[in-house]
Amino acid sequence: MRLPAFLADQRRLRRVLYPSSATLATLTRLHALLIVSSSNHLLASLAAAYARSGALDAAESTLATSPASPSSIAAWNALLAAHSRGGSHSTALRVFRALPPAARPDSTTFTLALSACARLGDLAAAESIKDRAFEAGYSKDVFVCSALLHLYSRCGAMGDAVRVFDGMPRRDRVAWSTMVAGFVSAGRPVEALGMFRRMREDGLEGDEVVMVGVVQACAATGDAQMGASVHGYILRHGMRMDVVVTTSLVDMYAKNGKFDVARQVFRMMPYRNAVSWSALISGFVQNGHADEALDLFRELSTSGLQPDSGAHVSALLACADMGLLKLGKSIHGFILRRLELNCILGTSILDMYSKCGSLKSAQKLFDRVSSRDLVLWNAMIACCGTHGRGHDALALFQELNKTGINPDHATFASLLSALSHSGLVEEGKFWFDRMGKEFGIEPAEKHYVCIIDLLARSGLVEEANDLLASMQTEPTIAVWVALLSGCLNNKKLELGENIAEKILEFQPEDVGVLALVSNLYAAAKKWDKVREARKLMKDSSSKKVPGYSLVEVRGMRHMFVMEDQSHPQLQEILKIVAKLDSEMRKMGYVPRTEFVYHDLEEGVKEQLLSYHSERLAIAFGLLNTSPGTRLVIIKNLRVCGNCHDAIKYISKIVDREIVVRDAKRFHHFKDGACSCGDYW
DNA sequence: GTAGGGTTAG
Repeated sequence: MRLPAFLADQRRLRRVLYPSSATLATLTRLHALLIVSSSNHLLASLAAAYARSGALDAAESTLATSPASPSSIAAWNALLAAHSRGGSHSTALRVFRALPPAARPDSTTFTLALSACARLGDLAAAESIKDRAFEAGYSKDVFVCSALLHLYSRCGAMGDAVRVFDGMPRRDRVAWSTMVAGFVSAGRPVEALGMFRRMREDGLEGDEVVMVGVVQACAATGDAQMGASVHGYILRHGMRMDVVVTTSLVDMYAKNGKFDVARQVFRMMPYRNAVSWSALISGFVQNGHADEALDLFRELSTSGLQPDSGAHVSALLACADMGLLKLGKSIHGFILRRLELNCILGTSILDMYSKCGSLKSAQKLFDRVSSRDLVLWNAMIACCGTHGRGHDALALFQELNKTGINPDHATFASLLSALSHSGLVEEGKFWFDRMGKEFGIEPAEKHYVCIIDLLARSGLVEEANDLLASMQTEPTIAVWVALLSGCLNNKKLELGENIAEKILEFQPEDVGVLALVSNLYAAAKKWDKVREARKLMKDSSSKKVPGYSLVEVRGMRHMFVMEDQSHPQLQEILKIVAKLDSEMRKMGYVPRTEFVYHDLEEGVKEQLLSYHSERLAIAFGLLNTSPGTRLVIIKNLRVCGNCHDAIKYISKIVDREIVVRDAKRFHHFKDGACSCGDYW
């Protein structure tokens, strides 16, 4: 059949098929005519027009039902591009795989397909596409190579990215910026900065996109000065200060602790969105300013902008930090009403419950999330571990293995730490052995710390020592400390003395570490060494972080510092402390004054112990909550052995559950016993 | 017609 006259008029037709002028109805009418006329070339153009106007199914079926023509690959490309614009990367890949053999993919096709793989993080799928692209002669194509760079960067294969990059005959700004961003996300910010330098030596200056990566690199190195000079570079080059560039600057300044500058840049933004707020909020949380972070979060909530998931994550982190269970709960409720519960939010909520001492709520949340990713599993395993549930952690780990998700280094760190806290030696040895052999994860420093701690504490000091000697990398102080405390507990004093020497070579300033060394020398009756260690403790204690305890009462946070006299209820608190003290003594409590590292009279030492911040916080909690209420105390340092004893007695006297989170883990005290079984 | 950018969880 002959084409209708207007269809033969190519100029007119092109106007119709051009995206802005064609309505879907026009395209559909045309479609009918073209089918009858069986003009494959025009059908392809029509399909492209369909794709551009969002009618992707129509585009695909048009292409699939008409024979391939020289122009059909452009139409297929338009369809692929439309899918990736819409974020449907797996559909894009499906379309790519379903290409009819006659439609020969070109540079654009491969670029789009590889880009889809990159977004999906699907290295395996990309590999065969790359082979086909290279066979078709596109191995030096700037676009194909850039897509490959992006792919490898996103999948953490920077070695491959570098190989492709080095093989490129010509590198444009996109290629450089992909490398900069790649090194940043691989956690190699110094190399990212090196890339930027090389780029400039190559004669190219940065644009807005490149600079975002460079600013991120400055944020990651913590080099505030470099960050400021990069900021200057951006201003000097007259770049557009769009919301992304400015947000990255806010983030960089906040991460580097330059809160005033971060605030200033933030306040001067002509337009900010939820991400800009989140950047500032998370900067505060990460630097230990949870209070300010929550203030900002409240300000965001009343600013008219809807806080997004990122802002909620930071707010939850702040709650977790300070043990604000009530606020955390209400944020959880808000998320359920207003946002979709994704894995990141779920993990943040779980972690908040865990850190606020509410193991049950954490478990409940974990059970409610239907599609769990590895991070969520890891968080739950870690939660069991810190709450002293080694067996539960192991059971979860085994359940995880049945899902087909592969555990990673963090999974094993949490698992081994859980097993170590619960003293599960056989299980610990078993899984430490398997992690490399069966799961291909080479044990790192943190894994060694757990397993050596576990072995040494369980009396297998020689075995722990052998394992330490077999380490591929130079052991850090943490490994030695784990071994030393095992030596002390199991009276392996000769070995312990050698290790104590080793530890002193690190010139530790941590009072806990020095106390351990001193106690070991005392056990070995090396009194001059004891004096030496005590002197180091005295010198370093001036630099020591002061210990404090937090307790939440009716949604309000209260902070106690040792010997703090400023609290309005101080007299009542001290009365309770004294009353408990005398009752405890009747039950057999003996203050362990060896935990006071000052030369004082015994009586003074005893009194000092009873004024430890956790004791004050507990007394305050008892004073202001009704019987039966659970008390959750958050301590920034580790609970001392004496307080641990004392709280066991207190939990029996007052018939309350008392939960203490210290710098390492949780202790659930009830009926005169602790969940850690005094094994910590 | 195609490639690169900000916050956030263990």
